[in-house]
Amino acid sequence: MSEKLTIGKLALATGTKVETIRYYEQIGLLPAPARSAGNYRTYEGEHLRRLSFIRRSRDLGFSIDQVRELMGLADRREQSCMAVDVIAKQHRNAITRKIADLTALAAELDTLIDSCSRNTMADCRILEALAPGAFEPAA
Amino acid sequence: MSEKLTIGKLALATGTKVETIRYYEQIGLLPAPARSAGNYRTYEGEHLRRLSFIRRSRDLGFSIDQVRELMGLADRREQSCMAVDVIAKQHRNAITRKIADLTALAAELDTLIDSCSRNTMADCRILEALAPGAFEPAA
DNA sequence: CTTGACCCTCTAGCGACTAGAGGGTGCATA
DNA sequence: TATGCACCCTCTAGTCGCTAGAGGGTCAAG
Repeated sequence: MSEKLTIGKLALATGTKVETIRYYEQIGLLPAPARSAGNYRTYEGEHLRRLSFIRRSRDLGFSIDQVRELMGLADRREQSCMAVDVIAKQHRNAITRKIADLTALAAELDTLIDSCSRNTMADCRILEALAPGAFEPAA
Repeated sequence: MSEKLTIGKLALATGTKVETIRYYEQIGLLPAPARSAGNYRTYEGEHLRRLSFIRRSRDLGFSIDQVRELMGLADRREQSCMAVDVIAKQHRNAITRKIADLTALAAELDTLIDSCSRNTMADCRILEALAPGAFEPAA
């Protein structure tokens, strides 16, 4: 088992960019690791586990603040995980809303696009639809 | 017909914030209007039309750059509006992709949430699922 | 003449990175 | 041993589309 990792190895192992790892350290999401003689960051297995958790949570769309909360909760081993459930459900609801918004948008755009007769700008239905009250060109 | 508008009136008429209008001017999206004796911006009907166009496009999710392109195209009255169609369809496709991504995400989250037995953190399925390889707490 | 709503410019902040300048380190190879 | 190259370091600024605030000036009503 390789326990010590450079930032590049950690990046490779977790599919994160080096700059992003440094950024997570800067905002206090990932604890600062020990440094080598040449001032290189030296990561341990624990960092790998934490960063993997962060990556997976971010991939699932949780915000940085939510990830922070989730990690804080995870460290309280004996407490109820209801709070975790709450965060996950809030996030799920936010996504449901976003899908609804985008679906409505898509429908509006479809109406717009269907109306295009592919003639000149002057009688373009798309541009007309975008102008709520007869758009006049400059000059 | 009221032809002259202060920035506040224009904001009210278009449902845009005053700061946003100034921002649009700054980035060259909305042309800078004439100034009054007291250095107030003085908008005309043309500004109202352009800003309405911008608002509507933005509400439909077009990026600032896309709006810029659309407005540029709209001013070429005699040319084909095929280019407009292309932009609209690109945008429509981007939204389709976003909806697909979010739907996949929602499904993953649902699996996660269903697995929660609402016990302690130590055996929380959500946290387990987030840790791709047994998450160990700090300390 | 004062109050208060409006307007002005300029700057910094949001979230979550990303990119670049300008340098130092570490290791393999000629 | 020199050199080349990949990797690492810090610091700063940029991305997108606004939003918010400081610190002022203008204008119309009472």
